[in-house]
Amino acid sequence: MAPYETNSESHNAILAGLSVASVKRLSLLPVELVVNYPIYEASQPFDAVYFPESGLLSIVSTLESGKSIEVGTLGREGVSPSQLLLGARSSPFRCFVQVAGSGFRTSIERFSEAVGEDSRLRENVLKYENSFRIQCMQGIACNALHTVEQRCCRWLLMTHDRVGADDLKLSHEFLAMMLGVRRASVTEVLLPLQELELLRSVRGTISILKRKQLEERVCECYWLIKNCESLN
Amino acid sequence: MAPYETNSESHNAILAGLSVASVKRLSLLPVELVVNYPIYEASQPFDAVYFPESGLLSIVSTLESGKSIEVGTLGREGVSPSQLLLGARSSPFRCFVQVAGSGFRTSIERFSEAVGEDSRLRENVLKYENSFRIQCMQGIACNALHTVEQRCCRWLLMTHDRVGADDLKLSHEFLAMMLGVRRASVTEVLLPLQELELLRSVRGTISILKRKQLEERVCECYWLIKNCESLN
DNA sequence: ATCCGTCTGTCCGCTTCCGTACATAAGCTC
DNA sequence: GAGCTTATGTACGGAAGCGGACAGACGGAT
Repeated sequence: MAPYETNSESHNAILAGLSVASVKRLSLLPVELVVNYPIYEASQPFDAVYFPESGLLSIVSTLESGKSIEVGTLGREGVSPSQLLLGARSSPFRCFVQVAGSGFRTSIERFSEAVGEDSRLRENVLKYENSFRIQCMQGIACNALHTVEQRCCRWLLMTHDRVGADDLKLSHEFLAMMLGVRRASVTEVLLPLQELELLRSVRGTISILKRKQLEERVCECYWLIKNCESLN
Repeated sequence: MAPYETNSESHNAILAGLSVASVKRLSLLPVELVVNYPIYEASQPFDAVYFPESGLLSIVSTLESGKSIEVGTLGREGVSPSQLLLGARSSPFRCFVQVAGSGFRTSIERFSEAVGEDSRLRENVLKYENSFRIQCMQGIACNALHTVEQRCCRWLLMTHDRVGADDLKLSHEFLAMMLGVRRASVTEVLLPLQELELLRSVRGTISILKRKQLEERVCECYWLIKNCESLN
């Protein structure tokens, strides 16, 4: 495929507002984001920059016990690793593709250069950093104070927002890892929701059926994060 | 007091490496940071920028239930509100002085100007943003997976590091709010530690007695965050 | 010295969630 | 379609922490 040269069609929020020249400078290459593809590994130097247009990336922390838990997530609203702009060259966490999609890639060098020269791009990334920061901070509160059901709804709704499709390819096992709970807890939480036909969950696929009613069960954290995203 | 003009004596990590001219440009005024003094209120425009040299600031999220929980903390390693550099002009959270100390203050305008002109200052703030970001992300994992005892030890050790004094003026009630748990849970966690003489807790003051042994009880999150701070 | 507000220790029943285990079911391979 | 692997449903005892309450203790104010 030819490098991406115009911005007219980009669904990535950071690229969306840029001039054609700005986008050109980034030498973007289209990439398929296939499930489990690693964006960066914990403590390894970053080696490329990704702008998702669809799909979802997860950032996870792995503890000594071997348990992993999601500590951040991003889709077409962001870029990864955005902390390049903060001077970071690696992260203690791992980032990988969680829901398949596509997007663009460029090198660390191109990105760093472009960010230095293009104030619009820099501002977009910084603003995105700010929403990410808020998302993390509210996540701290959420994990301490809300039930598994609430957090599970939040996760599903946030993912639904970003993926744009009603069918999410994920197992209970996987969702449990994201939330930092038992696999059985996820099953137990999803069953009643399935009874009520708010969603359907069959062998690796969770389908969102009645979003409105899921929204009634989600904790306020979902709305706070959503509002802060739209402000920026 | 006269405005602060040299950097030789600053204990604030962001100011520490700056040239005299850079510091001058910030027009810093010395401030006492008295307990409960608000740095910014939730959803209100920021009105000044603070560089702590001692003491501790807390950022808290208040939920609909009325419960509050700490979602971030900073001391002399940082500046608040650092997210100015990310384009934010307010925050959904509240920030206030939790442990008394002192530092410097400047206006939003001076800070923004200085950050635009002085790349060293900007880099310092961005690097600080990155450690703060890591602190938040690991906090998500910690709150989901670790016990109240572990989190309590982490909080005490982090505070001890920043405050530099063994006596911390805080009630169980207050610490409970920070951790997002019941007051009684804090009492229950501190009692055995007091039995072992790792600390002493009397009426509004917690004294760290045997740091080393508290370190044995803290979760890995403490070390991860600490390492990432020193890398930057 | 007394009063009063705050802080701490303690308790009880309850909920949530954990660790673990096992059984069934659904899809994949041969 | 037999056999395997993976996903889901279910169960049980137990731990952690909650909500709420109460009593004693401390210290500042009068």
